[in-house]
Amino acid sequence: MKVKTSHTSITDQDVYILLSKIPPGKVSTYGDVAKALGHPKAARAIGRIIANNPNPISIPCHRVVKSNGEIGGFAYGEQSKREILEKEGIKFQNKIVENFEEQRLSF
DNA sequence: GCCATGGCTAGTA
DNA sequence: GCCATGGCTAGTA
Repeated sequence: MKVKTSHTSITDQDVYILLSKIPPGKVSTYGDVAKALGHPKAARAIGRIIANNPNPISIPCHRVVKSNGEIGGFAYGEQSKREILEKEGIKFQNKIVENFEEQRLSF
């Protein structure tokens, strides 16, 4: 018989639903998403899940950046990620999101 | 055993 | 720059 475990895995759906709540002009971080799902240490796992994103069209995976405001990865290259974010109103100073803490969404 | 991360320490300037 | 973390995948038996 199976005993209840409290260390539930994060599902792809959990992540995608959360991502869909980030509005244009805002960003979140891998770690913040992890925390919002109750797994404060799972930042890297979140990165992996996002990398598998089956539907980059409707899921705004480009709005997730690193915890220090650096761009983070993107299937079509960091440059492209940056351009999309700039179109949405995010600015950068060298490699960092300008005013990072202000643009950072809290769930 | 990899990795679209993150937090913390050592060691240089 | 090191290493813990968590979900995944390739590759062996």
